[in-house]
This record gives sequence, C-alpha cells and structure tokens, in this order.
Amino acid sequence: MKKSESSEDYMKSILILHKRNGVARSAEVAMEMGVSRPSVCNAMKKLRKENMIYFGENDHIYFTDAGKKLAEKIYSKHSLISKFLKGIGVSKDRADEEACVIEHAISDETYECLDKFYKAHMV
Amino acid sequence: MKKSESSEDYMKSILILHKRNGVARSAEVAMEMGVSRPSVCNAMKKLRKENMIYFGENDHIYFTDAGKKLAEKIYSKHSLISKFLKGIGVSKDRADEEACVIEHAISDETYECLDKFYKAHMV
DNA sequence: TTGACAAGTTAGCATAAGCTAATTATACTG
DNA sequence: CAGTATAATTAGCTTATGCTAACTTGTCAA
Repeated sequence: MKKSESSEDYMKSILILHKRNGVARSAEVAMEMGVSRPSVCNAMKKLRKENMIYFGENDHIYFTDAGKKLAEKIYSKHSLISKFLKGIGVSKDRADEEACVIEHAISDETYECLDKFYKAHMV
Repeated sequence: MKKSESSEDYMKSILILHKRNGVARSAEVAMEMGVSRPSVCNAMKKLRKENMIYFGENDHIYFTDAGKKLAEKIYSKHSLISKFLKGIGVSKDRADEEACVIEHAISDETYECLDKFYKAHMV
C-alpha cells in the first residue's frame, strides 16, 4: 500500500495533534499544515477510504491500527532525520524543514541503518 | 529561481549523459529517465525558458553557465548522499534510489555539513 | 425560536507532471 | 530521388494536489 507524500504529511499532522491536544479535527489539521479546509477534507476522504483513519463523535479523527502504525513510523523517521541533521551541524529550523521532505524518501531499511549509525557514533 | 524536483532530475540526467557520452539529446534523456519523449520535450521547453539549457546542432542539448552550475550541484548532492547511505550500510541500489529523492530536499548548507561530516568521520 | 458563527463539504478551477496517438521534420538507405 | 525509420513536437487526456466560493450543518446564545 504505497502512500503519497502528501498523505503521509496529513498522517503526521494528525499524530502531532493527538500528542499535543489529545484530539484532532479537520480544521486543526488545516491550521497545523497551513492548507485550506477543503484540502484537508479531500485528504481525509482518501485516508478514510484507505482505512488509515475514521471519524468519531464531533468529527474527531482517529487512527485505525494500520494508520497508527504508519503515522508512528513517519514520525520516527522525521525525528531521527531531524536529530541527525542537527547532529552534523544543520540549524534547527532547517533540519526540521528538510526532515519533512526526507522522511518520505527513506525506506525502513535506511531508517534502521541511520538509527544504528546515530546510536553508535553520534550520541 | 526555485526549481521543481522534476526539473532537477532532468538536469541531472543531461549531465550524466554528457559525462557518459559527451552529448545528450531528448530521446536519450527519455531512455535514461524512463519517461516518454513528449515528457522530455515539455521539460526541455521549460528548462529552455528558464535559461538552463539550449539546443545546438542536431538537437544536442547544452547547459548554459547557470544550468551547468545547477546540474553539477545536484549531481554532487546525489553522489554525497549515495556515498553516505552506502557508508551507513544501505544497499547500493537502494542508496542510489533514495539519493535521487533526497538530493532535491537538502540545501547547500546541509550539503556542506554532510560533506564535512563524511570527510571527518567516514573516510 | 431564531440568528450567527464555526466547521465540514461540494463544486469548480488551476497547476504540475506524466501519458498516448498523431503529426512534422530529419536523415539515411536503397 | 523516394521511402522508411528515427526523433521532435503537438494535441488532448489523466491524476494528484491545492485553492476559492458557496452551501450545509450543528451548536449556542439572546
């Protein structure tokens, strides 16, 4: 089940909102990502069809098990990459910004390699 | 002058063909990138408009100075990232594949940081 | 109860990038 | 020279993603 970059971004945003506020709704996702509400609406429709999320009471967005797993993975990739980039001297803002793109490009294999490398040489 | 990922890929392909064959033409770019000739045609039109390339005799594609500089930069980023990924244990094919995406995500600042890091810790 | 605001959704449009099929242009070969 | 093959281009379509404007729904308060 190949997911687009943009879908992955929405998943990550929802997870961030869950961590920050406990809940996530479309309008908050729109704010968080800086996109319009209709864009979020479309993206959510797609993610729902792909069984990544579902809507509960009050339009709250929840992850399915598969969705949760995917979102956590993307988040981990983001964190690791950002940490690594800061570790080699990239400024915090830029590290974060570039991690947002790179996180979609690296496979699980690469994630594991970078994680091992980071722990072995950069802690 | 912000360039799209896809434009950067075309620039890199042209440079690779220059290095490999001395010349580059649209049909070869299409082969190299695995896209259709019309797609290359459109991309070349755009790159020409942006003064990155021009066409000489026999439809040969040449870089302008700005184009050459850009292409070399992307190529350097690609090489460094690929080298780095292989260095941390990623398989050659995957390293190359992922470098193709990551190369578009990293700034010159990050390139410099990674280059220094690589030279200092991974040679 | 009604009116207003917020949030979700729908409709319609734009842009980027790719494709196929068809057309034009070049160039080589018999 | 004529015909064929190769390459470039054009036209028209598709998909993905975003936007604005307009419409719907639901809640809360006067």
